[in-house]
Amino acid sequence: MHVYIENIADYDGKKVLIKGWLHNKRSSGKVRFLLIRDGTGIVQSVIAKDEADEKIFEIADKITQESSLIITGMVRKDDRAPGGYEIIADSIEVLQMAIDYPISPKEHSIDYLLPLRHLWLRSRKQNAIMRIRHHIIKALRDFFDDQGFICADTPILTPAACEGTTTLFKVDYYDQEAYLSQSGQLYNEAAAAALGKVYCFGPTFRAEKSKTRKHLTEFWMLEPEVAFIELDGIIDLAEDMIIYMIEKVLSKSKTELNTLKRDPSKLESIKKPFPRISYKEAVEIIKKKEPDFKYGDDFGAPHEAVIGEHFDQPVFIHHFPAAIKAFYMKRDPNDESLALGVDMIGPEGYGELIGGGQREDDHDILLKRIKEYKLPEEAFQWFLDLRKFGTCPHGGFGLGLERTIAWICGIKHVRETIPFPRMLDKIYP
RNA sequence: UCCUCGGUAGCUCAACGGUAGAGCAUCCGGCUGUUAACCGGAGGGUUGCAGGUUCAAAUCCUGCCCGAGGAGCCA
Repeated sequence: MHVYIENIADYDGKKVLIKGWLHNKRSSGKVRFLLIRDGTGIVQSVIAKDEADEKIFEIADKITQESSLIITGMVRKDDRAPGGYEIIADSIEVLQMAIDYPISPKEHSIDYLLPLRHLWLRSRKQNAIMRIRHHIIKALRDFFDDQGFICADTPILTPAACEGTTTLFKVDYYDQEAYLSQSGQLYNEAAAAALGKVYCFGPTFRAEKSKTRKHLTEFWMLEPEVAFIELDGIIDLAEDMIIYMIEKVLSKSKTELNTLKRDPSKLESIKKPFPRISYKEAVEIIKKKEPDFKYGDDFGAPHEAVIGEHFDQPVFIHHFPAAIKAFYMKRDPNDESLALGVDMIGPEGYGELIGGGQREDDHDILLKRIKEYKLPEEAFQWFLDLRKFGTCPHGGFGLGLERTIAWICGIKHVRETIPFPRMLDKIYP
């Protein structure tokens, strides 16, 4: 009976069939230990010369790392086995013998591993990260679905810049210029006015010349958008979402966090309510460590780190100077120079994980902003329509998936949080 | 685009002006409970590229190429 390794404990004393690959091999005299992985886990198989068929012992002796195989045998509980269970093999079929697998069970440089990403994914650590990625995605979707949000995905091919500021990837759309989406937000606003509460969750593209551990040129963003909501409600939503997601990861991914040597107490200590400070308060905290920082400057990575360390919790920063925020942000009715935007800075130096806020809902003011920011008015006609036909206070945010995964997993670089990272000048494999 | 660091065996690194070395991987041999197993042996090199200094360059100098980390921008 074909059994997945993650369920092996249910078959103690029974005969099973495992399909997988050879992860590693050890031997001692007349005993061979095969470590077999099938994607769900790793189990040790034991072949002793006296007990096993001569042919099987020969195969166990010759089989190489990452060869594909089918093995049958009795499951036995044994404390000496990694994972607590092992298989006494009585047959081994090698589907294909792998020759010179390039990733040995030793340390390798990132230089070497990145071009081998298609094979690197097989490693224990990468496997754990991908499993956690899956559970994070599922938790985020469940959170919104359970509250009646509708997933209304937005286009990836778009006619113009959403924000007009960041660099876009240009593509040839028949004979027109088109761009890969850098945010679904504008379309989300239309969808929210149709469906009330929506989100989109898909890849997004930024052709920035960014070369840091926090940047990918193709990354996944979850963007909820809600009609009839104001800034405080948006922050509440983001806060509840993060708490829900962390609880799910802690309950579903203990093994994987352990594989990654991620201390779960770092996540268990994340508790509601997260600090909520204004940009002005944030500036005062930053100035204590970086006296050169001036009110009106946008935060750089070191400034985000100062805020993150100061609180040791995710922090919401709101009421930014409007000058450093996007054209569609609603201004504070009490102070025209401030925008009702909010960013969430992650702890442990993971930087900005969430950016969002309340949108401008007045037609004439939005039109004025489009002109001020020198954006092509025609392209935004449909966006202005949303303010002409039943406008309402609304808003939402975008969550950077890979940065969130990096934080949860406690790994430094976002390139390991997506199966096939796309980075500056890097598009292979 | 800028700043910093790096490029030596298949991989990870050492040698820092005087015969280019180790661990792992591979191959051969040994060991009946291994835990990145261990022990013995073997093969494996245009020291990123091009110039220069020197009796002698992996090592010093110049230029170039490639990579990593960071900055700006952002999620």
